[in-house]
Amino acid sequence: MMPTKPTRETRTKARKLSILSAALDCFCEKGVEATAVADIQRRAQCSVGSLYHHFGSKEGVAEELFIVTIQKLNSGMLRKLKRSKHAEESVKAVVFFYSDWSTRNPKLARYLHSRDIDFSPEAKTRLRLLRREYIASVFTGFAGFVERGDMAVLPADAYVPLISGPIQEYTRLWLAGQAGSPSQVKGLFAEAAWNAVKG
Amino acid sequence: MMPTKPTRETRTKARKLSILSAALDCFCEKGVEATAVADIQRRAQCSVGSLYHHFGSKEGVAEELFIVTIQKLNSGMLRKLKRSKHAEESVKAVVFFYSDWSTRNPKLARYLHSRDIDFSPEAKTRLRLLRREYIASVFTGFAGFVERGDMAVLPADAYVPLISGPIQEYTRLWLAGQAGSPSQVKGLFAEAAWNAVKG
Amino acid sequence: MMPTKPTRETRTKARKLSILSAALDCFCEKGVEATAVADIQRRAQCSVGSLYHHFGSKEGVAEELFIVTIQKLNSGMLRKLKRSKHAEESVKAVVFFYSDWSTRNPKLARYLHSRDIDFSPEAKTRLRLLRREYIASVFTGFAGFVERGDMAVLPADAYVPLISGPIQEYTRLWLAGQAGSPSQVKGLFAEAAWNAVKG
Amino acid sequence: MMPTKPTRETRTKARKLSILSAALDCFCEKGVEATAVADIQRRAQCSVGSLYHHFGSKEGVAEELFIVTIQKLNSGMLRKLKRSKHAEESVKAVVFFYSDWSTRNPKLARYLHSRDIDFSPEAKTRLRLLRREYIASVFTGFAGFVERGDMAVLPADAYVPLISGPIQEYTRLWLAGQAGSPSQVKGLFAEAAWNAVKG
DNA sequence: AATGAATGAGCCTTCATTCAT
DNA sequence: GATGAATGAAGGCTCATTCAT
Repeated sequence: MMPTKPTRETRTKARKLSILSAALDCFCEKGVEATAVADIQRRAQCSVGSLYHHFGSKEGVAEELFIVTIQKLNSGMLRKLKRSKHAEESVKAVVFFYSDWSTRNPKLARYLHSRDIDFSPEAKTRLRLLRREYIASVFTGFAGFVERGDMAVLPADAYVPLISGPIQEYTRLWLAGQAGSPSQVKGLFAEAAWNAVKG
Repeated sequence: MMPTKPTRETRTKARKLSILSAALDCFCEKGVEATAVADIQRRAQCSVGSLYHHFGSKEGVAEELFIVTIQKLNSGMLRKLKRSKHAEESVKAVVFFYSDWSTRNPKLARYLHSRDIDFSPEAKTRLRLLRREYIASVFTGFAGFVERGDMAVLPADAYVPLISGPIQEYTRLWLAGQAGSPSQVKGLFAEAAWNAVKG
Repeated sequence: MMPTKPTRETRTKARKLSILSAALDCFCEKGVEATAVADIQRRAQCSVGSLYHHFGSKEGVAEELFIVTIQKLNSGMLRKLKRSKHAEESVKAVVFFYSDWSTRNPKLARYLHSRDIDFSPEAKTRLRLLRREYIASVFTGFAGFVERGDMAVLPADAYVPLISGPIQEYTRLWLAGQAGSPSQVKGLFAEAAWNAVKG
Repeated sequence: MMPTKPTRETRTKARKLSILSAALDCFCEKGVEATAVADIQRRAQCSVGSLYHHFGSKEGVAEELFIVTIQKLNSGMLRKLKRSKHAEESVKAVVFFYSDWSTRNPKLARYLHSRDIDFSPEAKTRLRLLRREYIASVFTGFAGFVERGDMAVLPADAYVPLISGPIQEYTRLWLAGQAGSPSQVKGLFAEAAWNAVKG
């Protein structure tokens, strides 16, 4: 294949991506609130106007970045779960995948742990939908395990904290420099997760 | 006892408390970063100057509030642990106390979950000390259990996430309006915590 | 006549008219200064580039709209005056026509009352010329009346305010929603105008 | 009287007045919309913060200036009307006072003729109230004249345009440099006003 | 003729903090 | 101890206009 002149659409896409990437760096370094539009813009080597043309506002950038990231994490998780046949395999897969994805994408992981993003109502709705879809997809599989007695019958809201809570909390400590790599405890934590929800 | 004229010291104390209380409300409603000094000051019905006279800065207010709160939570937890004789009782007490304290003090719980406070180096040191003292106090007891074989030998960093991770994550969801009261699952989560670390 | 494919010229004309119409709506709703090019462009369903291709600038749109409107108002007024034989008939015709035109074209009337258009030197010259031509045309007729003693001898600048002042002021109030329709008082005001300048 | 040290209140008042005065100059020179906060602030030799401390926003300055000015104009007019005994004297007093006030305060007059101020709902309400009070006060006197048959019975909305319309329109032309001083025609216009509304 | 991405000067406003009274 | 006027750096955002496609 010979290199072809990029189309306008391609360039536009690239520009948006470069802004998102610059924003991620800034957000990780100083936090979303503390990041100025000028910081992102300088890093992405684009003009303020360009940033506003594509994202409408600073929060617009933060929101798109968040949503795109969540989508990637979720779809990766679901792909992995689809390949898991049994309850134990599935539950442990959640812990393993979360640990692996976080260590492979530390910046994105850090960003997902942010608590200071002021999402617009639209973004909130969007996120709630994504979460709902995701939970539904996961539970489709788990429901079968529960019925068959492979997993315990628990309040619906309890599964996620029981399975993911420890590894998430540990990851948070790791990102804050207060604990070792999640990969060192993922086996242990996967075992604990399975013990917490098995039938 | 007849009502006596409040001393100057008493009035000063009351004023400080009213500022801390106003600050807590603001921080919960809009976040620490997004809260302006003027917001607190208006709510506490005091002047800007008065606020600065007592706390030195906005972060000063946030820090004192955080530290006082952590101290209350920790000392309550330690009091409870002191009354627990066995490993299982102790581990479960952690989960129970965290759940109970959070449901009794939702605003303070929400504040402790904030991730956007820009602590001064002094405050950071202060907090690190508090945390160290607290961990030390807790581990003093746990170390005995581990030695006796009542609790498993695990990486030091793993105990807290395994024991508190699920209930913390669940509390976070509850504070965000996305799950029922922690009191409904605390028994279940205490059991899981014990399973995760028992010998 | 069967519908024919519109010529390029026709399409261009239509596009320009649709932009002018969209601009008029915007200017009336938010004022000229407060209207952004993007507002007009969105309303006219054309691209920014297209707007600039046809009008050169935002002020270009405002100016063309203003000039076209003034021309229509003036030529209508002159047509009516040409049909008036006597002084009284003429003076009253001014009041009647202004009232009728304004009630028939409220948006255009409102636009002519704007005071915040930053005309280019060229446009100013253009407008001064138009006004001069118009005044000259009107005065050609009035001068005869004055000479014959049908109208009073007054400072040149006094005629227009005396004749049109009240109906203009009333129209302004009506456009601001603070008075009834001009048609209800035009007879009265025409009479007053005539009394103010008759010989 | 010996010069005393100005109180804080006095200084605050003076600062507010100096800002209003600077704003008036700017608004007259470039229009309200085109005036930047920095323009006012530089001219008043105060900081941005100070301006916002006292007026809340740029529109806040424009509104207070407008309201204060209207109040002065109205109260002056009412004082003058109170001293007029007869209908003719009163009607002519309106024209004379408007002409005199405008020539004595050309900047304020120009400002009142602005059409591009974006008043807040509160300011609009305030202005409507002022206008209502003023109209009521004026009409209290006029109603007696109408009853006695000294003035004609006309639609309520018609009196002001008939009496003030010409002198206002003329003043506008004068302020725009397109006519001589109002004082040259005020006698003539007062006469016309009286003819337009006399019994 | 049409499109819309890109530009960057400039605007309004916020806010933590100081300090004279 | 209390008050609130004053400060000015910094931030988010708008917008007219250009130009390559």
